[in-house]
Amino acid sequence: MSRIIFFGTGDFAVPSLTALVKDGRFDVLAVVTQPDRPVGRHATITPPPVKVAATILGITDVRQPETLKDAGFQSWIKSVGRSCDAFVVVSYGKILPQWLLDLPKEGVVNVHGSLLPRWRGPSPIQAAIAAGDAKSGVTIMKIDAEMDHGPILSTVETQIAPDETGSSLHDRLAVLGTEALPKTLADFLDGRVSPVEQDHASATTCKILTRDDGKIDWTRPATDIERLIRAYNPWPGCWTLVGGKRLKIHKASVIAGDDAFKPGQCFVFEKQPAVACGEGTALVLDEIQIEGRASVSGAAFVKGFTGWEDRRVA
RNA sequence: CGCGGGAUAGAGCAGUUGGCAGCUCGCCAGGCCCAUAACCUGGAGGUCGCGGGUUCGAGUCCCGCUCCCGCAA
Repeated sequence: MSRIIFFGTGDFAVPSLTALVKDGRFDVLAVVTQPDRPVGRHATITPPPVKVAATILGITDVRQPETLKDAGFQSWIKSVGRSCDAFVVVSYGKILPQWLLDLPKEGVVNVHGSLLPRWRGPSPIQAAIAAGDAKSGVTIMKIDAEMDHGPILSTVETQIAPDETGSSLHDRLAVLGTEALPKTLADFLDGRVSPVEQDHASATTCKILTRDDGKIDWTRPATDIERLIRAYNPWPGCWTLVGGKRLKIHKASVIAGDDAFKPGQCFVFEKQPAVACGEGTALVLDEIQIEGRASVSGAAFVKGFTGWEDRRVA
């Protein structure tokens, strides 16, 4: 059996870890994941999903170094790492330094949620939907010194559906990675697959997202805004300001607009709230949530929110 | 105990200095129309989140509790 150590933290990594453990060809010696963090409104200390999964899978050696520079962690990984065939990194959340990449015999393998070299960086799934890409997928690659830059071992493609959200694509890609990872890793370690250099000239990158990135610019065309709403659902979410309050927009539909309305102008379309966007387009708000209240349908929102018409959002 | 908003009819909301529980939509019955996600008439539907307290009287004021949510992390 090939000896590996798994580095991972988020939900995206859980199916991959599960697949490797259950495959039978790999001995997952240990799991390295982020420390338990405060989560939610009451800042409850919560273990990362990978730690929970590792426990369920019966992996007893789970390491959660605050920093990879931690002396105890370093001495452990340096002694065990050299006896490993490979490390596998999925949604770990830290950049691995070169000395660590050099430890295992065959290097470090990564699962990335895009068709590299398109969308290098920390938000590839959102980026693909927001850009209106026809397809996305998972790339399994060897990690090198630069971000998502290493040679490719295998790729799995999938079409992006017209109603695809960041959430749905995230979940689908996590499973796609699951199906490809054990075979690709085994083939690589057995020498049946060789890494292929990326086409660096056609690379695109995406950035780390914050809540502010979800603030809607109503001067953009409705098509772009609608994609952004799907891409950023559920994280970081799209929102706007109405009457000084934050209005989250979970789901919207593009309609033909009215040139008489300036971008940001609110109106009612077939009993649903709508907002004028750029280039004479408009957006019907299907599922929205005002600050402090639960999420409701647009039609329901308009019934209780007096004066939606004649307002402007910003 | 990080900051803040909320719980009122099936849905979404309003409710002023405490004084008969309201609005829009939906629902039921009837009417009108070539027609309607249109219009008209009538009707049903609430233990105002839960538990205490103040008061002649509490949706409203005070105390405690439960649940939902925005920000922050």
